[in-house]
Amino acid sequence: MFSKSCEYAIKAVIHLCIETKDGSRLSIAEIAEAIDSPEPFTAKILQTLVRHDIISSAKGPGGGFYIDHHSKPVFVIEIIDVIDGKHAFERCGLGLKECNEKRPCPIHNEFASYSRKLKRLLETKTIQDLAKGIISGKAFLSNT
Amino acid sequence: MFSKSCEYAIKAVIHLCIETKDGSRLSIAEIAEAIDSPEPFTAKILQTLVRHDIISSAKGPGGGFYIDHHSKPVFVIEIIDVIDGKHAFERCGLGLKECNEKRPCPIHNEFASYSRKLKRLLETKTIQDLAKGIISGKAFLSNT
DNA sequence: AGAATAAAGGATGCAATTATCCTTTTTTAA
DNA sequence: TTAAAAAAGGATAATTGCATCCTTTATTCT
Ligand code: FES
Ligand code: FES
Repeated sequence: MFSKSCEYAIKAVIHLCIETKDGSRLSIAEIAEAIDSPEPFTAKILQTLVRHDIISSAKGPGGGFYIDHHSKPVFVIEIIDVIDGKHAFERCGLGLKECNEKRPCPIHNEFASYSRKLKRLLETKTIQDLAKGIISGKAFLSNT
Repeated sequence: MFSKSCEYAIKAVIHLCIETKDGSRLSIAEIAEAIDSPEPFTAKILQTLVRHDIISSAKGPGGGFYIDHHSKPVFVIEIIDVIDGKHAFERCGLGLKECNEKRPCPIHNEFASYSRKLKRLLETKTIQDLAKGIISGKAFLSNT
């Protein structure tokens, strides 16, 4: 469904959303630990998210990553767009070069209906929404 | 969503279903051409499908691949199980080691509901159903 | 029987994704 | 003003999925 990078990205932003509400910062190591991801690889992904203004970072002692809670909420789709690229949802389920109504594959109708709904969901859900599940103890970012 | 192998497999079986209704056979080259896939790679996939009795093959002159139209219809999920493995639908959307209700990720509920529906669809749709779309000219197996 | 045809199978190559390493830059604090 | 902390960035490595090649085996036809 999503690339590994994208999975880590979503989890990282959820974690940051929860842990940096108070203005504190988290290091790469702390984030990687929490979301059970390889540290240097996670670093790359965080860099990308910073470059696209989805999260913020500060260098030096006491620095780290955080999300600015005065700015507007982050829609899950924004992260997907940045990491996996827009068009992630416009691909044919059977791998035709392009998915379109004019020349669709045999599963296009059913398939496109599902992926449209899923996309709609990710366009309306925010990271802040997902964070609630973690805070309430009903959802988790790792399982071992 | 599916692996490339699986996409080729589904398209190949649909094509065979249509073109070998009359008892004729198709060579690897003919199939690869029709579904726009790399020939040797397609050969491997077809071999796997034969080993799992989803399609049949005959060696030697006049030989090739075909599907036996006296046997029962092929559900799309059967191909997915054989190529991508069962459990293809049991993976966590955010990459947790396992997707379960006890310790779900934050998107589990919405996500699992969609993938359950999609799985249900693929469990009930047959290749023969999908072939109808091609025969009626409403759907296609390649687009260039 | 021999030649040609076509799939089966094993070994290998290639490329993208995933992951790691190392150096540089920025910032803080002693 | 030096040392330490921490992210940024560039280069490199490992893994996996995708793809190809080549030899073998089975079948058909002459
Ligand atoms: S053409 Fe295949 S999903 Fe749209
Ligand atoms: S735990 Fe993530 S989808 Fe079920």
